[in-house]
Amino acid sequence: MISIVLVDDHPVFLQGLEALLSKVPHFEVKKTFSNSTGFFRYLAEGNLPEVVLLDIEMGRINGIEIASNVLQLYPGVKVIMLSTYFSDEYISVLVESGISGYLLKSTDFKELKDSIEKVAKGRFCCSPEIMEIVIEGFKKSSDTESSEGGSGKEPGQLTDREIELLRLIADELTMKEIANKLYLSEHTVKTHRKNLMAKLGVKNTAGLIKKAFLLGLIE
Amino acid sequence: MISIVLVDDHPVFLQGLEALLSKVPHFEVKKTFSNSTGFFRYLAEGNLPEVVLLDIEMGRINGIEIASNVLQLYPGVKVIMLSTYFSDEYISVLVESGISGYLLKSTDFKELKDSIEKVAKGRFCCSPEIMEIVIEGFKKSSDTESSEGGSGKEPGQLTDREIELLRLIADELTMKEIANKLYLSEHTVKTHRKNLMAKLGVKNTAGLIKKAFLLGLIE
DNA sequence: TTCAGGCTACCACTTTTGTGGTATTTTACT
DNA sequence: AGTAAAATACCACAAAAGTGGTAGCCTGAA
Repeated sequence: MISIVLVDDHPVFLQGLEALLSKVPHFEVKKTFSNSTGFFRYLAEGNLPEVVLLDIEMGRINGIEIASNVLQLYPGVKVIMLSTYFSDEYISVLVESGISGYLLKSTDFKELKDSIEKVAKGRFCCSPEIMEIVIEGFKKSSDTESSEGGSGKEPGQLTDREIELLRLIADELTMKEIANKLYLSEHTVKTHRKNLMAKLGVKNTAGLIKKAFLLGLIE
Repeated sequence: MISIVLVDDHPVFLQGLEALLSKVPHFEVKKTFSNSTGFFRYLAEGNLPEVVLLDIEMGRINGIEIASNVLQLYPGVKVIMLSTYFSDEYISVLVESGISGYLLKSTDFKELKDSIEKVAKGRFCCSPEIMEIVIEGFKKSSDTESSEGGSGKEPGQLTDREIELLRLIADELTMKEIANKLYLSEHTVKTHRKNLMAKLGVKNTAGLIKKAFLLGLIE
Protein backbone atom coordinates (compact mmCIF):
# COMPACT_ATOMS: atom_id res chain seq x y z
CA MET A 1 0.00 0.00 0.00
CA ILE A 2 1.46 3.33 -1.04
CA SER A 3 0.14 6.34 0.84
CA ILE A 4 -0.22 9.43 -1.28
CA VAL A 5 -1.05 13.07 -0.70
CA LEU A 6 -2.02 15.48 -3.46
CA VAL A 7 -1.34 19.20 -3.38
CA ASP A 8 -2.67 21.36 -6.16
CA ASP A 9 -4.48 24.63 -6.19
CA HIS A 10 -6.89 23.53 -8.90
CA PRO A 11 -9.63 21.65 -7.08
CA VAL A 12 -10.89 20.09 -10.28
CA PHE A 13 -7.56 18.56 -11.15
CA LEU A 14 -7.23 17.52 -7.54
CA GLN A 15 -10.54 15.73 -7.48
CA GLY A 16 -10.02 14.12 -10.84
CA LEU A 17 -6.60 12.83 -9.88
CA GLU A 18 -7.87 11.59 -6.56
CA ALA A 19 -10.64 9.65 -8.25
CA LEU A 20 -8.20 8.07 -10.67
CA LEU A 21 -5.55 7.19 -8.11
CA SER A 22 -8.05 5.80 -5.64
CA LYS A 23 -8.98 3.14 -8.17
CA VAL A 24 -5.47 1.72 -8.25
CA PRO A 25 -5.51 -1.22 -5.82
CA HIS A 26 -2.42 -0.56 -3.70
CA PHE A 27 -2.65 3.22 -3.81
CA GLU A 28 -4.21 5.10 -0.96
CA VAL A 29 -4.89 8.81 -1.38
CA LYS A 30 -4.69 9.89 2.23
CA LYS A 31 -5.56 13.50 1.73
CA THR A 32 -5.68 16.32 -0.78
CA PHE A 33 -4.84 19.96 -0.27
CA SER A 34 -5.50 23.02 -2.35
CA ASN A 35 -3.07 25.18 -0.39
CA SER A 36 0.26 24.70 1.22
CA THR A 37 -0.66 25.89 4.68
CA GLY A 38 -3.00 23.03 5.35
CA PHE A 39 -0.58 20.61 3.82
CA PHE A 40 2.30 21.71 6.02
CA ARG A 41 0.14 21.60 9.09
CA TYR A 42 -0.80 18.06 8.16
CA LEU A 43 2.85 17.06 7.90
CA ALA A 44 3.68 18.88 11.11
CA GLU A 45 1.05 16.83 12.88
CA GLY A 46 3.07 13.76 12.08
CA ASN A 47 1.23 12.49 9.01
CA LEU A 48 3.96 11.49 6.63
CA PRO A 49 2.78 10.04 3.33
CA GLU A 50 5.16 8.04 1.22
CA VAL A 51 4.62 10.11 -1.88
CA VAL A 52 3.45 13.67 -2.43
CA LEU A 53 2.26 14.86 -5.80
CA LEU A 54 2.85 18.57 -5.91
CA ASP A 55 1.71 21.07 -8.49
CA ILE A 56 4.31 23.62 -9.31
CA GLU A 57 2.13 26.66 -9.82
CA MET A 58 0.81 27.24 -6.36
CA GLY A 59 -0.23 30.79 -5.54
CA ARG A 60 2.11 32.97 -3.54
CA ILE A 61 4.45 30.36 -2.09
CA ASN A 62 5.41 28.46 -5.18
CA GLY A 63 5.85 24.79 -5.74
CA ILE A 64 9.63 24.96 -5.71
CA GLU A 65 9.65 26.48 -2.29
CA ILE A 66 7.09 24.02 -1.00
CA ALA A 67 9.10 21.16 -2.40
CA SER A 68 12.38 22.25 -0.87
CA ASN A 69 10.75 22.82 2.46
CA VAL A 70 9.18 19.38 2.45
CA LEU A 71 12.43 17.76 1.42
CA GLN A 72 14.34 19.61 4.07
CA LEU A 73 11.94 19.05 6.93
CA TYR A 74 10.71 15.58 6.05
CA PRO A 75 13.46 13.82 4.13
CA GLY A 76 11.61 10.50 4.17
CA VAL A 77 8.78 11.88 2.08
CA LYS A 78 9.12 11.42 -1.66
CA VAL A 79 8.04 14.37 -3.72
CA ILE A 80 6.92 14.27 -7.33
CA MET A 81 6.42 17.63 -8.99
CA LEU A 82 3.67 18.07 -11.51
CA SER A 83 4.06 20.90 -13.93
CA THR A 84 2.42 22.34 -17.00
CA TYR A 85 5.59 23.62 -18.62
CA PHE A 86 9.17 22.88 -17.76
CA SER A 87 12.02 25.21 -17.14
CA ASP A 88 15.72 24.48 -16.95
CA GLU A 89 16.34 26.43 -13.78
CA TYR A 90 13.40 24.96 -11.95
CA ILE A 91 14.45 21.45 -12.66
CA SER A 92 18.09 21.78 -11.70
CA VAL A 93 17.18 23.44 -8.41
CA LEU A 94 14.66 20.74 -7.68
CA VAL A 95 16.86 17.81 -8.57
CA GLU A 96 19.60 19.24 -6.39
CA SER A 97 17.25 19.61 -3.48
CA GLY A 98 16.41 15.93 -3.68
CA ILE A 99 13.13 15.67 -5.49
CA SER A 100 12.07 12.20 -6.58
CA GLY A 101 10.28 12.96 -9.79
CA TYR A 102 9.23 15.64 -12.19
CA LEU A 103 6.30 15.00 -14.49
CA LEU A 104 4.37 17.12 -16.91
CA LYS A 105 0.67 17.40 -16.40
CA SER A 106 0.25 16.13 -19.90
CA THR A 107 1.67 12.80 -18.74
CA ASP A 108 -0.85 10.02 -19.25
CA PHE A 109 -2.22 8.26 -16.25
CA LYS A 110 -0.38 5.01 -16.76
CA GLU A 111 2.93 6.82 -16.73
CA LEU A 112 1.95 8.69 -13.61
CA LYS A 113 0.98 5.45 -11.93
CA ASP A 114 4.26 3.79 -12.87
CA SER A 115 6.18 6.81 -11.68
CA ILE A 116 4.55 6.74 -8.28
CA GLU A 117 5.46 3.11 -7.93
CA LYS A 118 9.05 3.68 -8.93
CA VAL A 119 9.38 6.64 -6.62
CA ALA A 120 7.90 4.72 -3.72
CA LYS A 121 10.66 2.18 -4.26
CA GLY A 122 13.23 4.93 -3.93
CA ARG A 123 13.96 5.61 -7.56
CA PHE A 124 13.96 8.90 -9.41
CA CYS A 125 11.83 9.31 -12.47
CA CYS A 126 10.60 11.92 -14.84
CA SER A 127 9.21 12.55 -18.28
CA PRO A 128 11.69 11.91 -21.11
CA GLU A 129 11.64 15.61 -22.06
CA ILE A 130 12.73 16.43 -18.55
CA MET A 131 15.40 13.76 -18.47
CA GLU A 132 17.31 15.54 -21.23
CA ILE A 133 17.50 18.68 -19.15
CA VAL A 134 18.61 16.75 -16.10
CA ILE A 135 21.39 15.08 -18.06
CA GLU A 136 22.50 18.41 -19.47
CA GLY A 137 22.69 19.68 -15.93
CA PHE A 138 24.87 16.76 -14.89
CA LYS A 139 27.31 17.44 -17.68
CA LYS A 140 27.78 21.03 -16.63
CA SER A 141 28.43 20.36 -13.00
CA SER A 142 31.00 17.63 -12.47
CA ASP A 143 32.34 18.54 -9.05
CA THR A 144 29.69 16.81 -6.98
CA GLU A 145 30.17 13.16 -6.15
CA SER A 146 26.95 12.54 -4.28
CA SER A 147 23.89 10.77 -5.60
CA GLU A 148 21.17 10.27 -3.00
CA GLY A 149 22.43 9.11 0.34
CA GLY A 150 25.13 11.72 0.84
CA SER A 151 25.49 13.33 4.26
CA GLY A 152 25.31 16.79 2.75
CA LYS A 153 25.74 20.20 4.24
CA GLU A 154 21.99 20.62 4.04
CA PRO A 155 20.62 21.77 7.37
CA GLY A 156 18.25 18.87 7.89
CA GLN A 157 14.90 18.96 9.63
CA LEU A 158 14.01 20.66 12.85
CA THR A 159 14.44 18.87 16.13
CA ASP A 160 11.74 18.66 18.79
CA ARG A 161 13.62 21.07 20.95
CA GLU A 162 13.89 23.56 18.15
CA ILE A 163 10.19 23.42 17.47
CA GLU A 164 9.53 23.91 21.16
CA LEU A 165 11.74 26.99 21.14
CA LEU A 166 10.14 28.26 17.97
CA ARG A 167 6.72 28.16 19.56
CA LEU A 168 7.90 30.04 22.61
CA ILE A 169 9.45 32.68 20.39
CA ALA A 170 6.13 32.95 18.58
CA ASP A 171 4.51 33.50 21.96
CA GLU A 172 6.54 36.68 22.29
CA LEU A 173 8.96 35.40 24.89
CA THR A 174 12.47 36.80 24.82
CA MET A 175 15.50 34.54 24.96
CA LYS A 176 15.88 35.34 28.62
CA GLU A 177 12.32 34.37 29.39
CA ILE A 178 12.60 31.15 27.45
CA ALA A 179 15.83 30.30 29.22
CA ASN A 180 14.13 30.74 32.59
CA LYS A 181 11.09 28.77 31.57
CA LEU A 182 13.07 25.80 30.32
CA TYR A 183 15.85 26.02 32.91
CA LEU A 184 18.43 26.61 30.23
CA SER A 185 21.23 29.06 29.79
CA GLU A 186 20.41 32.06 27.68
CA HIS A 187 23.31 31.04 25.49
CA THR A 188 21.71 27.74 24.70
CA VAL A 189 18.48 29.36 23.73
CA LYS A 190 20.30 31.79 21.48
CA THR A 191 22.14 28.92 19.85
CA HIS A 192 18.88 27.16 19.16
CA ARG A 193 17.38 30.26 17.64
CA LYS A 194 20.49 30.76 15.55
CA ASN A 195 20.18 27.20 14.23
CA LEU A 196 16.47 27.69 13.60
CA MET A 197 17.09 30.75 11.50
CA ALA A 198 19.81 28.99 9.55
CA LYS A 199 17.66 25.90 8.95
CA LEU A 200 14.67 27.90 7.83
CA GLY A 201 16.79 30.25 5.77
CA VAL A 202 15.55 33.47 7.32
CA LYS A 203 17.23 36.57 8.58
CA ASN A 204 15.30 37.64 11.64
CA THR A 205 12.36 37.05 13.92
CA ALA A 206 9.88 38.31 11.39
CA GLY A 207 11.07 35.74 8.88
CA LEU A 208 11.15 33.06 11.50
CA ILE A 209 7.54 33.50 12.51
CA LYS A 210 6.32 33.92 8.97
CA LYS A 211 8.05 30.75 7.82
CA ALA A 212 6.88 28.86 10.87
CA PHE A 213 3.35 29.81 9.93
CA LEU A 214 3.71 28.80 6.33
CA LEU A 215 5.17 25.47 7.38
CA GLY A 216 2.39 24.81 9.85
CA LEU A 217 4.76 24.73 12.78
CA ILE A 218 2.82 27.28 14.76
CA GLU A 219 -0.82 28.23 14.83
CA MET B 1 -30.83 43.76 2.67
CA ILE B 2 -28.65 42.80 5.61
CA SER B 3 -25.37 41.13 4.74
CA ILE B 4 -24.32 38.44 7.15
CA VAL B 5 -21.25 36.30 7.69
CA LEU B 6 -21.19 33.20 9.88
CA VAL B 7 -18.14 31.95 11.74
CA ASP B 8 -18.35 28.69 13.61
CA ASP B 9 -16.10 25.70 13.80
CA HIS B 10 -18.98 23.25 13.65
CA PRO B 11 -19.72 22.84 9.95
CA VAL B 12 -23.09 21.28 10.65
CA PHE B 13 -24.32 24.18 12.72
CA LEU B 14 -22.87 26.49 10.11
CA GLN B 15 -24.73 24.88 7.26
CA GLY B 16 -27.95 24.61 9.19
CA LEU B 17 -27.86 28.23 10.20
CA GLU B 18 -27.00 29.31 6.70
CA ALA B 19 -29.95 27.42 5.29
CA LEU B 20 -32.29 29.00 7.81
CA LEU B 21 -31.01 32.54 7.43
CA SER B 22 -30.95 32.37 3.67
CA LYS B 23 -34.70 31.87 3.67
CA VAL B 24 -35.33 35.20 5.37
CA PRO B 25 -36.17 37.65 2.56
CA HIS B 26 -33.90 40.57 3.36
CA PHE B 27 -31.03 38.54 4.81
CA GLU B 28 -28.06 37.64 2.70
CA VAL B 29 -25.55 35.15 4.03
CA LYS B 30 -22.47 36.34 2.17
CA LYS B 31 -20.09 33.71 3.39
CA THR B 32 -19.44 31.18 6.12
CA PHE B 33 -16.17 30.26 7.76
CA SER B 34 -15.15 27.39 9.94
CA ASN B 35 -11.92 29.03 11.04
CA SER B 36 -10.81 32.50 11.89
CA THR B 37 -7.92 32.69 9.47
CA GLY B 38 -10.09 32.60 6.39
CA PHE B 39 -12.55 34.96 7.98
CA PHE B 40 -9.92 37.56 8.76
CA ARG B 41 -8.46 37.30 5.32
CA TYR B 42 -11.92 37.89 3.91
CA LEU B 43 -12.31 41.04 5.99
CA ALA B 44 -8.81 42.17 5.11
CA GLU B 45 -9.73 41.92 1.44
CA GLY B 46 -12.31 44.60 2.04
CA ASN B 47 -15.43 42.50 2.40
CA LEU B 48 -17.28 44.02 5.31
CA PRO B 49 -20.57 42.41 6.19
CA GLU B 50 -23.06 44.29 8.32
CA VAL B 51 -23.41 41.55 10.86
CA VAL B 52 -21.15 38.69 11.91
CA LEU B 53 -22.46 35.76 13.91
CA LEU B 54 -19.55 34.36 15.82
CA ASP B 55 -19.34 31.18 17.82
CA ILE B 56 -17.47 31.55 21.04
CA GLU B 57 -15.76 28.19 21.20
CA MET B 58 -13.41 28.40 18.31
CA GLY B 59 -10.30 26.24 18.55
CA ARG B 60 -7.04 27.86 19.55
CA ILE B 61 -7.81 31.52 18.99
CA ASN B 62 -11.01 31.87 20.91
CA GLY B 63 -14.16 33.73 20.11
CA ILE B 64 -13.44 36.54 22.52
CA GLU B 65 -10.17 37.31 20.86
CA ILE B 66 -11.68 37.09 17.41
CA ALA B 67 -14.47 39.41 18.45
CA SER B 68 -12.19 42.05 19.92
CA ASN B 69 -9.97 41.96 16.90
CA VAL B 70 -12.91 42.41 14.55
CA LEU B 71 -14.32 45.22 16.64
CA GLN B 72 -10.99 46.95 16.78
CA LEU B 73 -10.02 46.61 13.15
CA TYR B 74 -13.45 46.96 11.58
CA PRO B 75 -15.58 49.08 13.88
CA GLY B 76 -18.41 49.29 11.37
CA VAL B 77 -19.02 45.56 11.54
CA LYS B 78 -21.59 44.43 14.09
CA VAL B 79 -20.72 41.30 15.97
CA ILE B 80 -23.15 38.94 17.62
CA MET B 81 -21.64 36.21 19.75
CA LEU B 82 -23.26 32.82 19.87
CA SER B 83 -22.46 30.70 22.84
CA THR B 84 -23.47 27.43 24.44
CA TYR B 85 -22.99 28.54 28.02
CA PHE B 86 -22.48 31.99 29.40
CA SER B 87 -19.89 33.29 31.75
CA ASP B 88 -19.78 36.55 33.66
CA GLU B 89 -16.24 37.43 32.75
CA TYR B 90 -16.68 36.70 29.07
CA ILE B 91 -19.69 38.89 28.79
CA SER B 92 -18.30 41.91 30.56
CA VAL B 93 -15.15 41.83 28.49
CA LEU B 94 -17.18 41.52 25.32
CA VAL B 95 -19.67 44.23 26.14
CA GLU B 96 -16.83 46.55 26.98
CA SER B 97 -15.11 45.86 23.70
CA GLY B 98 -18.22 46.93 21.84
CA ILE B 99 -20.02 43.78 20.86
CA SER B 100 -23.56 44.18 19.54
CA GLY B 101 -25.19 41.06 20.85
CA TYR B 102 -24.72 37.92 22.87
CA LEU B 103 -27.08 35.03 22.29
CA LEU B 104 -27.18 31.49 23.51
CA LYS B 105 -27.20 28.76 20.94
CA SER B 106 -30.39 27.54 22.47
CA THR B 107 -32.07 30.73 21.30
CA ASP B 108 -34.93 29.94 18.95
CA PHE B 109 -34.67 31.04 15.39
CA LYS B 110 -37.24 33.79 15.59
CA GLU B 111 -35.31 35.46 18.35
CA LEU B 112 -32.10 35.16 16.43
CA LYS B 113 -33.74 36.71 13.39
CA ASP B 114 -35.12 39.60 15.43
CA SER B 115 -31.76 40.11 17.07
CA ILE B 116 -29.97 40.37 13.76
CA GLU B 117 -32.45 42.99 12.63
CA LYS B 118 -32.08 45.00 15.79
CA VAL B 119 -28.32 44.81 15.66
CA ALA B 120 -28.26 45.85 12.02
CA LYS B 121 -30.15 48.98 13.10
CA GLY B 122 -27.42 49.72 15.61
CA ARG B 123 -28.99 48.40 18.76
CA PHE B 124 -27.56 46.01 21.30
CA CYS B 125 -29.44 42.88 22.14
CA CYS B 126 -29.05 39.64 23.99
CA SER B 127 -30.89 36.80 25.64
CA PRO B 128 -32.73 37.78 28.83
CA GLU B 129 -30.44 35.55 30.89
CA ILE B 130 -27.49 37.47 29.58
CA MET B 131 -29.13 40.83 30.14
CA GLU B 132 -29.15 40.24 33.89
CA ILE B 133 -25.42 39.74 33.90
CA VAL B 134 -24.88 42.84 31.82
CA ILE B 135 -26.97 44.91 34.19
CA GLU B 136 -25.09 43.51 37.17
CA GLY B 137 -21.89 44.57 35.46
CA PHE B 138 -23.20 48.10 35.00
CA LYS B 139 -24.06 48.41 38.66
CA LYS B 140 -20.57 47.47 39.75
CA SER B 141 -18.75 49.87 37.48
CA SER B 142 -20.18 53.36 37.69
CA ASP B 143 -17.24 55.47 36.56
CA THR B 144 -17.70 55.14 32.80
CA GLU B 145 -19.96 57.61 31.06
CA SER B 146 -19.68 56.37 27.49
CA SER B 147 -22.29 54.37 25.61
CA GLU B 148 -21.50 53.68 21.95
CA GLY B 149 -20.27 56.63 19.96
CA GLY B 150 -17.50 57.81 22.27
CA SER B 151 -14.17 58.82 20.79
CA GLY B 152 -12.37 56.47 23.15
CA LYS B 153 -8.73 55.78 23.76
CA GLU B 154 -9.14 52.59 21.80
CA PRO B 155 -6.40 52.28 19.18
CA GLY B 156 -8.67 52.08 16.15
CA GLN B 157 -8.01 50.18 12.95
CA LEU B 158 -4.84 50.07 10.95
CA THR B 159 -4.12 52.62 8.26
CA ASP B 160 -3.00 51.74 4.76
CA ARG B 161 0.46 52.96 5.49
CA GLU B 162 0.68 50.82 8.57
CA ILE B 163 -0.36 47.73 6.67
CA GLU B 164 2.23 48.53 4.03
CA LEU B 165 4.89 48.77 6.70
CA LEU B 166 3.68 45.59 8.35
CA ARG B 167 4.13 43.67 5.14
CA LEU B 168 7.64 44.96 4.65
CA ILE B 169 8.52 43.97 8.19
CA ALA B 170 7.15 40.53 7.44
CA ASP B 171 9.45 40.43 4.43
CA GLU B 172 12.38 40.62 6.84
CA LEU B 173 13.34 44.19 6.10
CA THR B 174 14.83 46.23 8.92
CA MET B 175 13.57 49.70 9.73
CA LYS B 176 16.52 51.17 7.89
CA GLU B 177 15.80 49.19 4.77
CA ILE B 178 12.14 50.11 4.83
CA ALA B 179 13.03 53.77 5.30
CA ASN B 180 15.25 53.66 2.21
CA LYS B 181 12.69 51.81 0.17
CA LEU B 182 9.89 54.23 0.95
CA TYR B 183 12.03 57.37 1.05
CA LEU B 184 11.17 57.96 4.67
CA SER B 185 13.17 58.78 7.73
CA GLU B 186 14.05 55.82 9.88
CA HIS B 187 12.30 57.64 12.72
CA THR B 188 9.04 57.63 10.84
CA VAL B 189 9.25 53.95 10.17
CA LYS B 190 9.98 53.26 13.81
CA THR B 191 7.00 55.35 14.83
CA HIS B 192 4.76 53.39 12.51
CA ARG B 193 6.00 50.12 13.90
CA LYS B 194 5.50 51.38 17.41
CA ASN B 195 1.91 52.27 16.60
CA LEU B 196 1.38 48.92 14.92
CA MET B 197 2.53 47.06 17.98
CA ALA B 198 0.33 49.16 20.21
CA LYS B 199 -2.72 48.73 17.98
CA LEU B 200 -2.29 45.00 17.69
CA GLY B 201 -1.47 44.64 21.36
CA VAL B 202 1.79 42.79 20.91
CA LYS B 203 5.20 43.10 22.48
CA ASN B 204 7.66 42.41 19.71
CA THR B 205 8.25 41.40 16.12
CA ALA B 206 7.30 37.80 16.75
CA GLY B 207 3.92 38.89 18.06
CA LEU B 208 3.48 41.35 15.26
CA ILE B 209 3.97 38.78 12.53
CA LYS B 210 1.92 36.14 14.28
CA LYS B 211 -0.99 38.51 14.79
CA ALA B 212 -0.72 39.79 11.25
CA PHE B 213 -1.06 36.22 10.08
CA LEU B 214 -4.02 35.46 12.26
CA LEU B 215 -5.74 38.61 11.10
CA GLY B 216 -5.12 37.83 7.46
CA LEU B 217 -3.02 40.94 6.97
CA ILE B 218 -0.10 39.06 5.51
CA GLU B 219 0.16 35.83 3.59
C1' DT C 1 34.06 1.97 19.10
C1' DT C 2 33.81 5.47 16.25
C1' DC C 3 30.84 8.89 14.58
C1' DA C 4 27.03 11.99 13.72
C1' DG C 5 23.44 14.59 15.57
C1' DG C 6 21.18 16.85 19.18
C1' DC C 7 21.49 19.55 23.23
C1' DT C 8 23.90 22.15 25.98
C1' DA C 9 27.03 26.26 26.98
C1' DC C 10 30.15 30.15 26.41
C1' DC C 11 32.13 34.66 24.42
C1' DA C 12 32.57 39.24 22.25
C1' DC C 13 30.80 42.28 19.37
C1' DT C 14 27.41 44.84 16.18
C1' DT C 15 22.97 45.85 14.87
C1' DT C 16 18.31 46.21 15.54
C1' DT C 17 14.37 46.49 18.42
C1' DG C 18 11.73 48.37 21.72
C1' DT C 19 10.36 52.40 25.18
C1' DG C 20 8.60 56.69 25.95
C1' DG C 21 8.29 60.75 24.96
C1' DT C 22 7.33 65.33 21.60
C1' DA C 23 6.05 67.75 17.49
C1' DT C 24 5.18 69.40 12.63
C1' DT C 25 2.83 68.89 8.27
C1' DT C 26 -0.77 66.87 5.27
C1' DT C 27 -5.10 65.31 4.28
C1' DA C 28 -9.97 64.82 4.64
C1' DC C 29 -14.10 65.99 6.50
C1' DT C 30 -17.53 69.31 8.58
C1' DA D 1 -12.09 77.85 8.96
C1' DG D 2 -11.61 74.44 12.27
C1' DT D 3 -10.38 69.98 13.60
C1' DA D 4 -9.29 65.09 13.85
C1' DA D 5 -6.57 61.59 12.11
C1' DA D 6 -2.71 60.17 9.41
C1' DA D 7 1.80 60.64 8.17
C1' DT D 8 5.93 62.46 8.95
C1' DA D 9 10.11 63.41 11.98
C1' DC D 10 13.11 63.71 16.02
C1' DC D 11 15.64 62.14 20.44
C1' DA D 12 18.01 59.23 23.98
C1' DC D 13 18.41 55.26 26.27
C1' DA D 14 17.64 50.27 27.49
C1' DA D 15 17.02 45.80 25.91
C1' DA D 16 17.09 42.39 22.86
C1' DA D 17 18.33 40.26 18.58
C1' DG D 18 21.66 38.79 15.49
C1' DT D 19 26.77 37.31 13.97
C1' DG D 20 30.36 34.24 14.06
C1' DG D 21 32.71 31.63 16.20
C1' DT D 22 34.08 27.23 19.73
C1' DA D 23 33.26 23.26 22.45
C1' DG D 24 31.81 19.53 25.86
C1' DC D 25 28.35 15.85 26.81
C1' DC D 26 25.23 12.23 25.60
C1' DT D 27 22.83 8.89 22.81
C1' DG D 28 21.86 5.84 19.19
C1' DA D 29 23.28 3.85 14.94
C1' DA D 30 26.90 1.91 12.00
